Amino acid sequence: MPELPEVEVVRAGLESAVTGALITGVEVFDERSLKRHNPVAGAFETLLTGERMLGAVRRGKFLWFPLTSGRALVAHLGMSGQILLREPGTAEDGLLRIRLGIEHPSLGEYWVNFVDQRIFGSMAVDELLPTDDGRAGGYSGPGLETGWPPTGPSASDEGVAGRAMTPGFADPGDVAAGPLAPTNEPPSWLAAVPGQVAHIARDPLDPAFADRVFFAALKRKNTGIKRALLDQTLISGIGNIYADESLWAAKVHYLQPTASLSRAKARLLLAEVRLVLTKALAEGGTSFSETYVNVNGTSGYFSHSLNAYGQEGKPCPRCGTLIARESFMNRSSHFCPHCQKLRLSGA
DNA sequence: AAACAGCCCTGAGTGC
DNA sequence: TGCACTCAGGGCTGTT
Repeated sequence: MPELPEVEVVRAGLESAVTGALITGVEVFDERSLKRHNPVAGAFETLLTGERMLGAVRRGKFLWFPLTSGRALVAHLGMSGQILLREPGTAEDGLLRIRLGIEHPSLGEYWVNFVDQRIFGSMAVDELLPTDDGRAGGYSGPGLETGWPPTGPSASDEGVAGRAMTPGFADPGDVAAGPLAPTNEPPSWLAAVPGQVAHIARDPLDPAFADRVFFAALKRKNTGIKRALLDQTLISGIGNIYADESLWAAKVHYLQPTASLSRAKARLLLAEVRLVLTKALAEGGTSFSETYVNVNGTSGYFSHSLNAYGQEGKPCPRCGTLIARESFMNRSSHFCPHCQKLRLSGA
């Protein structure tokens, strides 16, 4: 299923094509894909048609596309969602739930197809609310956030005019007059987040992620560490796969009580989370082309080098002990019984 | 208040 | 061959 790295691949693949693009038509083929859309403010189709998209933003596994209206098109891929950029007229299979017709000033007309087999994903139009800390609501591309990626160069002094451009695409600031006109001020939608995403914590690759707040939450909580890693209100972007991989890397048992983790162990775990996500991001980042986004979470993550997830019965790459699998939270936990021992007195 | 079980959803895979 | 069953799990809702 798409977790942070896979969703970021989708975001990056869509960024250039949707930024500055006009939404010319909306077709909803399955109303169940609108389960997170509140119709009180207006119908999904009405709130989108005629709007221009100003960027592509991601926090954790949530995506959104700020609109000229001050609202945003919000997308969550759930288990099986895909957002595909297609030439108009392209045949899609029966799993197509929503289609947007868009017109980009320099790239021309496209279809944005929301395909979702299990309908755990959704699209919605939602209000954009200012962030509590005044910082960017999520990641929206190089140059629009300080210190992203964490090891990369800072572009904060260059402002929006100095943002890096994706090769092959025009500067969106040139094609969309008004809101995207070159300026030294960040766009108004930058320090904002959709209402339905506001309760989601920042992800660990977000430079505004507060390590100390996360560690404090671990000390305060009365639960297991994997449950905490999957709790999107504590830390976002982590799903079952990368939770198992991070815990394996940090040699922590998935049921280890969060409060029992030493600060050093918690720091190590968070570092491993970032490493696992960054590695996966680097691998997934090459799987899309400039004009054609074809994201397949399943084939994507299976190509990653997994040490624990899905490795039941195979030898642990570190010690050779056979990887175990246990049922947990309606899903599976994969771990090395030797490397990841449950420690009831300190960790 | 916090923790957690249950629910949604469907194609692929398995066993009989 | 066909049918019933199991599995995959993110995020929301309801219960304790």
